[in-house]
Amino acid sequence: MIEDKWPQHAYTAAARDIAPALLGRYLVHKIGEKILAGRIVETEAYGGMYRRQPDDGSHAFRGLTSRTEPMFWAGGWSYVYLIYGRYCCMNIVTGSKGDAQAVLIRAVEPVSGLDEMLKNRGVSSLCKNLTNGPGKLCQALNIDLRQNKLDLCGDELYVIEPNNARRICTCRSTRINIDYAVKGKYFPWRFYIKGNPYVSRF
DNA sequence: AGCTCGATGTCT
DNA sequence: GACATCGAGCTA
Repeated sequence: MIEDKWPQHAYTAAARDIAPALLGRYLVHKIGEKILAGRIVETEAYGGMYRRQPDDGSHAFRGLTSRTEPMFWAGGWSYVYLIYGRYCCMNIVTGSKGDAQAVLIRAVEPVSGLDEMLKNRGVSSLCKNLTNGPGKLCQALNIDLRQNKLDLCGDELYVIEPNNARRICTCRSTRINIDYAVKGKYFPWRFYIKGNPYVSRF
Protein backbone atom coordinates (compact mmCIF):
# COMPACT_ATOMS: atom_id res chain seq x y z
CA MET A 1 0.00 0.00 0.00
CA ILE A 2 1.56 3.27 -1.13
CA GLU A 3 0.99 5.80 1.62
CA ASP A 4 -0.43 9.10 0.47
CA LYS A 5 -1.50 10.44 3.81
CA TRP A 6 -3.94 13.34 4.12
CA PRO A 7 -2.04 16.40 5.43
CA GLN A 8 -3.37 18.76 8.07
CA HIS A 9 -4.72 21.27 5.56
CA ALA A 10 -6.99 18.59 4.10
CA TYR A 11 -8.99 18.75 7.35
CA THR A 12 -9.56 22.50 7.56
CA ALA A 13 -12.78 22.64 5.51
CA ALA A 14 -16.23 22.29 7.09
CA ALA A 15 -17.39 18.86 8.25
CA ARG A 16 -20.32 18.96 5.82
CA ASP A 17 -17.80 19.19 2.95
CA ILE A 18 -15.20 16.77 4.28
CA ALA A 19 -17.76 14.08 5.14
CA PRO A 20 -18.57 13.33 1.46
CA ALA A 21 -14.90 13.86 0.48
CA LEU A 22 -13.84 11.04 2.82
CA LEU A 23 -15.91 8.46 0.93
CA GLY A 24 -13.63 6.08 -0.93
CA ARG A 25 -10.54 7.05 1.13
CA TYR A 26 -8.92 4.56 3.49
CA LEU A 27 -8.97 4.86 7.25
CA VAL A 28 -5.75 3.29 8.57
CA HIS A 29 -4.91 2.12 12.07
CA LYS A 30 -1.28 1.09 12.31
CA ILE A 31 -0.46 -1.03 15.35
CA GLY A 32 3.26 -1.67 15.38
CA GLU A 33 3.89 -3.43 12.08
CA LYS A 34 0.24 -4.42 11.68
CA ILE A 35 -1.95 -2.42 9.31
CA LEU A 36 -5.71 -2.41 9.80
CA ALA A 37 -7.46 -0.43 7.10
CA GLY A 38 -10.95 0.09 5.74
CA ARG A 39 -12.37 1.97 2.77
CA ILE A 40 -14.74 4.63 4.10
CA VAL A 41 -18.23 4.07 2.69
CA GLU A 42 -20.50 6.01 5.09
CA THR A 43 -20.00 9.24 7.08
CA GLU A 44 -21.97 11.88 8.97
CA ALA A 45 -21.09 15.53 9.54
CA TYR A 46 -21.62 17.14 12.96
CA GLY A 47 -21.37 20.75 14.09
CA GLY A 48 -21.54 24.02 12.22
CA MET A 49 -24.66 25.48 10.65
CA TYR A 50 -27.22 24.38 8.09
CA ARG A 51 -29.43 27.14 6.69
CA ARG A 52 -28.51 29.42 9.59
CA GLN A 53 -29.51 26.77 12.15
CA PRO A 54 -26.85 25.50 14.56
CA ASP A 55 -26.52 21.70 14.75
CA ASP A 56 -28.32 20.59 17.91
CA GLY A 57 -27.36 17.01 17.09
CA SER A 58 -23.69 17.69 17.78
CA HIS A 59 -22.05 16.71 21.05
CA ALA A 60 -20.49 20.18 21.03
CA PHE A 61 -23.85 21.98 20.78
CA ARG A 62 -23.93 22.81 24.49
CA GLY A 63 -20.35 23.98 24.59
CA LEU A 64 -16.93 22.73 25.56
CA THR A 65 -16.80 19.81 28.01
CA SER A 66 -14.09 17.33 28.90
CA ARG A 67 -15.53 14.75 26.52
CA THR A 68 -15.91 17.05 23.53
CA GLU A 69 -12.62 18.88 24.02
CA PRO A 70 -10.95 17.52 20.85
CA MET A 71 -13.93 18.63 18.76
CA PHE A 72 -12.85 22.20 19.51
CA TRP A 73 -9.32 21.66 18.24
CA ALA A 74 -8.19 22.43 14.71
CA GLY A 75 -9.01 19.90 11.98
CA GLY A 76 -6.88 16.77 11.83
CA TRP A 77 -7.40 15.16 15.25
CA SER A 78 -9.38 12.13 16.31
CA TYR A 79 -12.41 12.30 18.59
CA VAL A 80 -13.36 8.86 19.92
CA TYR A 81 -16.14 8.46 22.48
CA LEU A 82 -17.81 5.62 24.33
CA ILE A 83 -21.44 4.94 23.49
CA TYR A 84 -23.90 2.90 25.55
CA GLY A 85 -21.09 1.80 27.79
CA ARG A 86 -19.97 -0.86 25.31
CA TYR A 87 -18.92 0.54 21.96
CA CYS A 88 -16.81 3.34 20.60
CA CYS A 89 -17.43 5.74 17.73
CA MET A 90 -14.62 7.39 15.81
CA ASN A 91 -14.75 10.94 14.48
CA ILE A 92 -12.39 13.05 12.44
CA VAL A 93 -12.22 16.64 13.67
CA THR A 94 -12.44 19.24 10.90
CA GLY A 95 -12.45 23.01 10.45
CA SER A 96 -10.49 25.60 12.39
CA LYS A 97 -9.75 25.75 16.09
CA GLY A 98 -12.97 26.52 17.97
CA ASP A 99 -15.32 25.45 15.15
CA ALA A 100 -16.24 22.20 16.94
CA GLN A 101 -16.96 20.20 13.82
CA ALA A 102 -16.33 16.53 13.19
CA VAL A 103 -17.12 13.69 10.81
CA LEU A 104 -18.39 10.41 12.26
CA ILE A 105 -17.13 7.36 10.38
CA ARG A 106 -20.22 5.14 10.20
CA ALA A 107 -19.04 2.29 7.99
CA VAL A 108 -16.00 1.00 6.13
CA GLU A 109 -15.24 -1.84 3.73
CA PRO A 110 -12.42 -4.10 4.99
CA VAL A 111 -9.21 -3.55 3.03
CA SER A 112 -6.21 -4.69 5.05
CA GLY A 113 -5.73 -6.88 8.12
CA LEU A 114 -8.77 -9.08 7.47
CA ASP A 115 -7.72 -11.86 9.82
CA GLU A 116 -7.15 -9.42 12.64
CA MET A 117 -10.53 -7.77 12.05
CA LEU A 118 -12.32 -11.12 12.13
CA LYS A 119 -10.62 -11.90 15.41
CA ASN A 120 -11.39 -8.48 16.89
CA ARG A 121 -15.07 -8.86 15.98
CA GLY A 122 -15.38 -12.51 16.90
CA VAL A 123 -16.61 -13.35 13.41
CA SER A 124 -15.57 -16.44 11.49
CA SER A 125 -15.70 -15.28 7.89
CA LEU A 126 -15.73 -12.12 5.81
CA CYS A 127 -19.18 -10.60 5.74
CA LYS A 128 -20.77 -7.18 5.68
CA ASN A 129 -21.49 -7.49 9.40
CA LEU A 130 -17.79 -6.99 10.07
CA THR A 131 -17.65 -3.20 9.66
CA ASN A 132 -21.13 -1.92 8.71
CA GLY A 133 -21.65 0.36 11.69
CA PRO A 134 -19.73 2.92 13.76
CA GLY A 135 -19.27 0.60 16.74
CA LYS A 136 -18.48 -2.42 14.60
CA LEU A 137 -15.77 -0.73 12.58
CA CYS A 138 -14.07 0.56 15.71
CA GLN A 139 -14.08 -2.95 17.15
CA ALA A 140 -12.74 -4.39 13.88
CA LEU A 141 -10.00 -1.78 13.54
CA ASN A 142 -9.22 -2.00 17.28
CA ILE A 143 -10.05 1.66 17.86
CA ASP A 144 -11.15 2.62 21.39
CA LEU A 145 -10.68 5.47 23.87
CA ARG A 146 -6.91 5.03 23.65
CA GLN A 147 -7.16 6.40 20.13
CA ASN A 148 -8.99 9.54 21.30
CA LYS A 149 -7.13 12.82 20.74
CA LEU A 150 -4.64 11.40 18.24
CA ASP A 151 -2.98 13.59 15.61
CA LEU A 152 -4.12 12.24 12.24
CA CYS A 153 -0.84 13.50 10.77
CA GLY A 154 0.97 11.07 13.08
CA ASP A 155 1.82 7.48 12.24
CA GLU A 156 -0.86 5.53 14.14
CA LEU A 157 -4.23 6.68 12.85
CA TYR A 158 -4.70 8.47 9.55
CA VAL A 159 -6.49 8.73 6.19
CA ILE A 160 -4.86 7.88 2.88
CA GLU A 161 -5.71 8.26 -0.79
CA PRO A 162 -6.00 4.82 -2.37
CA ASN A 163 -3.83 4.52 -5.47
CA ASN A 164 -6.58 2.82 -7.44
CA ALA A 165 -9.60 4.92 -6.51
CA ARG A 166 -12.82 3.68 -8.00
CA ARG A 167 -15.47 5.99 -9.34
CA ILE A 168 -18.30 6.31 -6.83
CA CYS A 169 -21.85 7.64 -6.68
CA THR A 170 -22.58 9.49 -3.44
CA CYS A 171 -25.98 9.44 -1.76
CA ARG A 172 -27.05 11.69 1.10
CA SER A 173 -29.76 11.49 3.74
CA THR A 174 -30.59 12.66 7.24
CA ARG A 175 -28.44 11.27 10.05
CA ILE A 176 -29.10 8.07 11.98
CA ASN A 177 -30.41 7.96 15.57
CA ILE A 178 -30.51 11.65 16.42
CA ASP A 179 -34.24 12.04 16.97
CA TYR A 180 -33.44 14.12 20.03
CA ALA A 181 -32.09 16.87 17.77
CA VAL A 182 -35.08 19.09 17.09
CA LYS A 183 -33.53 20.91 14.13
CA GLY A 184 -30.55 18.72 13.33
CA LYS A 185 -32.62 15.61 12.63
CA TYR A 186 -33.55 17.20 9.33
CA PHE A 187 -30.03 18.15 8.23
CA PRO A 188 -29.01 16.09 5.15
CA TRP A 189 -25.58 15.37 6.55
CA ARG A 190 -25.23 11.61 6.14
CA PHE A 191 -23.26 10.48 3.11
CA TYR A 192 -22.72 7.01 1.72
CA ILE A 193 -21.55 5.20 -1.37
CA LYS A 194 -24.52 4.13 -3.45
CA GLY A 195 -25.12 0.41 -3.37
CA ASN A 196 -22.13 -0.44 -1.20
CA PRO A 197 -22.96 -3.55 0.88
CA TYR A 198 -21.09 -2.27 3.94
CA VAL A 199 -23.31 0.79 4.39
CA SER A 200 -25.09 0.42 7.76
CA ARG A 201 -28.62 1.12 6.55
CA PHE A 202 -30.45 2.20 3.42
C1' DA B 1 -22.62 11.60 45.56
C1' DG B 2 -26.41 10.33 42.93
C1' DC B 3 -29.02 10.08 38.72
C1' DT B 4 -29.97 9.86 33.78
C1' DC B 5 -29.00 8.61 29.32
C1' DG B 6 -26.80 7.76 24.87
C1' DA B 7 -24.20 9.63 16.99
C1' DT B 8 -24.94 1.03 19.14
C1' DG B 9 -24.95 -3.88 18.63
C1' DT B 10 -26.71 -8.38 19.73
C1' DC B 11 -29.91 -11.55 20.82
C1' DT B 12 -34.97 -12.90 21.10
C1' DG C 1 -38.33 -5.15 21.13
C1' DA C 2 -35.32 -5.92 25.27
C1' DC C 3 -31.09 -5.00 27.22
C1' DA C 4 -26.05 -4.74 28.21
C1' DT C 5 -22.71 -1.31 30.46
C1' DC C 6 -20.17 3.00 31.84
C1' DG C 7 -18.46 7.70 31.57
C1' DA C 8 -20.03 12.31 30.85
C1' DG C 9 -22.86 15.80 32.21
C1' DC C 10 -25.98 17.65 35.16
C1' DT C 11 -28.19 18.51 39.67
C1' DA C 12 -27.38 19.32 44.51
